[in-house]
Amino acid sequence: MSSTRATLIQVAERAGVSLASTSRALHGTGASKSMVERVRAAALELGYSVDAIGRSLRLKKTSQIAFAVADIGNPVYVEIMRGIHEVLAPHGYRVVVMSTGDTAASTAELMHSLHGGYVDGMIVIPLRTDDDLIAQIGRAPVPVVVIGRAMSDRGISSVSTDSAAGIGAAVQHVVSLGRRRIGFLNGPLDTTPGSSRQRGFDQAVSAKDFTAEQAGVEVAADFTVAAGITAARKLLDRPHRPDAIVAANDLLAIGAIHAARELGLSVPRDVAVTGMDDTELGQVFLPRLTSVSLGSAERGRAAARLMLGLADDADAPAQQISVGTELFARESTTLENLPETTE
Amino acid sequence: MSSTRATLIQVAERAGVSLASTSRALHGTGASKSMVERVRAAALELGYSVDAIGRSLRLKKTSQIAFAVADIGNPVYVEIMRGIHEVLAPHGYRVVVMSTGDTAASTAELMHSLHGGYVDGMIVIPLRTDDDLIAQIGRAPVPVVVIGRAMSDRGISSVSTDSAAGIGAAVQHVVSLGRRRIGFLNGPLDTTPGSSRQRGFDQAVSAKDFTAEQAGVEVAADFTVAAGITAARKLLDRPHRPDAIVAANDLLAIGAIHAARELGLSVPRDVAVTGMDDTELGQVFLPRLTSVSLGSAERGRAAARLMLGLADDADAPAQQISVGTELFARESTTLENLPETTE
DNA sequence: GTGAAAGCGCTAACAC
DNA sequence: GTGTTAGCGCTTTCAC
Repeated sequence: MSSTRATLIQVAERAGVSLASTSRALHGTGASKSMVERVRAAALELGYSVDAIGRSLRLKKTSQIAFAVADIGNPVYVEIMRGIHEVLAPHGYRVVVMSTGDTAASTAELMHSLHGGYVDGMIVIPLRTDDDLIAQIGRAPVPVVVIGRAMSDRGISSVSTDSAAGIGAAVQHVVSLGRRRIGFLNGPLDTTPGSSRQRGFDQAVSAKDFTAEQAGVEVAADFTVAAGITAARKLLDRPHRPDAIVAANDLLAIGAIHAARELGLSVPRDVAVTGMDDTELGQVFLPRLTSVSLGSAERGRAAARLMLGLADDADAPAQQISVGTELFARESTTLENLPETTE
Repeated sequence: MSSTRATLIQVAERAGVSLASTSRALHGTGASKSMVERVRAAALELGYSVDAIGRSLRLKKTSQIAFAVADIGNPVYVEIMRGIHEVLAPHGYRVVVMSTGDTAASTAELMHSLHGGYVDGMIVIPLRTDDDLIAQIGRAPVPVVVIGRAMSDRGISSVSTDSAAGIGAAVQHVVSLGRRRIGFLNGPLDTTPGSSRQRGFDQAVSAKDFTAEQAGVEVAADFTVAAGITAARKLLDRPHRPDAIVAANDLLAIGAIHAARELGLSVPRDVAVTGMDDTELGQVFLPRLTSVSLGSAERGRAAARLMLGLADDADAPAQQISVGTELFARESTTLENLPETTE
């Protein structure tokens, strides 16, 4: 462990050839067959591996991409990261995980750290955005891809999804199941997901073909199970109790199910609950959670592909990819497949 | 974005002083007050940030630590990562996430990549270990801390926990609750967690004060919910069905609950189920999962602290930290707090 | 096809 | 306290 690693120069000396030839031979660029053999042998003897830092300094390329989210604890981020990994790893990129914090200012600060030059680009999911952050992203010294909100009009490559429409689909789903009083459990309105999902709900309940009743909106303190429980209690405590709760993400939906259970309500019998993100967590939860997929892994892959494009040509015009949504109906809204058990 | 970043030389020229003084002034090491002022001003005007790569090359220090696990999808790894972050970030380290793959060979290969020199150390949780991997770790060019199994006798710093005792605690817990037929749902026996937990179960059921009955062991294909469901079905299909299932981790325990439900069994009434790792997932699951905590976040923090020590002195003797276990009794084994609901 | 040499951005001797 | 210079490990002109 304390043995020093061999350098190119040592390999060159060992092989009895020049430094330049050694580099070329190891790269396979314009070196004779015998040269390649000699150098390879020397490198092998010395256990040589190219030094990533020296290489980076020379090439001005680190082969690292940062992935920044507010909180890696949210399973949806983990799934997005898997998608990113999947695309980036085969291209030799490593992924550095960073935390944005949950304000636009702390995210902007993180963008600023990109000036350190330790990554070739950043894929970021800002929870909150403001003009300063957008400006900061525009000025970033490396390519940045934003996941969450369309920003190509601001010159920023981004991957978005129509979560508003997704909420609409969830509303429509529970209404089609015969639910009449639809409550909405959202996260903070000043966040990117919170605002768009609110818009989605407002549009859904004011559509002409919406035949049910808007039965209240509660805004949780953040997008977590704990906050969801607290907010859902209020939603369910109303005199005119909802018989369906559309939640802004899976974590809040699970909170809603907890709250319902505390009140002795059965899900989905008394209250149907839908989530969003279609995380693995929701899929294995009991009751299995009906959820609107926003294509997490696919968003990660799409962002990674945009990044690869930008890595090729940083001045390419900003692109935008939109990933479709899909509702997966499961036990938290439908009684089918719910085995008879008395607890 | 395409504007080139300012270098130290440019700052030096702008300030009209030497390169060395500029570096010193920015570092605050032995520079006059007026010098510091001039240089700071110049740096600010040019929007200078120190280049991480140049600095790394010179200092032979990347300020990056790799964290390698088989699958970031497992919530327990995410919690460990949070612990690592928490300790390392204040010291200016970034965390690079890597995947070990699930074999000892693929993990050894990853160790080999450390020769690239892009990180100052690695914290790794090998799923499977063999002599070659251990040798590889011993030969690694940077400090390595292993989480999962005591290895200080092999000269490797490690963070371990007594998961065997943890399984014992789980067995004892369900027995004390009056369960008579205890089944064990394990993951692959050739993995580090699988083997130690098997040992824990074997010891527990052969202890003289074990008054219940060993009601079968099933080994799932891996430590996932899906594999847990499949294996738990077999466990519950036996003529002499267990009235308690001790699972090797939370994911398997959740699989067991799914399997029980499929068979129309109530948890915990008909079958009590315990997990291990005490993940957030288990805590929010319904029924809330009884689980043995192996101090995930603390293991991450401990590993990070060991790493900081090794970063200071790579030749310090290998240390070993053991983190305690603690059983959290919740609804999957106890009927208390289980609201009356008829589903 | 091969070698010599420059230089990426930085810090730390070393002189003064 | 300040300046000059070497050199970390690498790739790539540029000559030959």
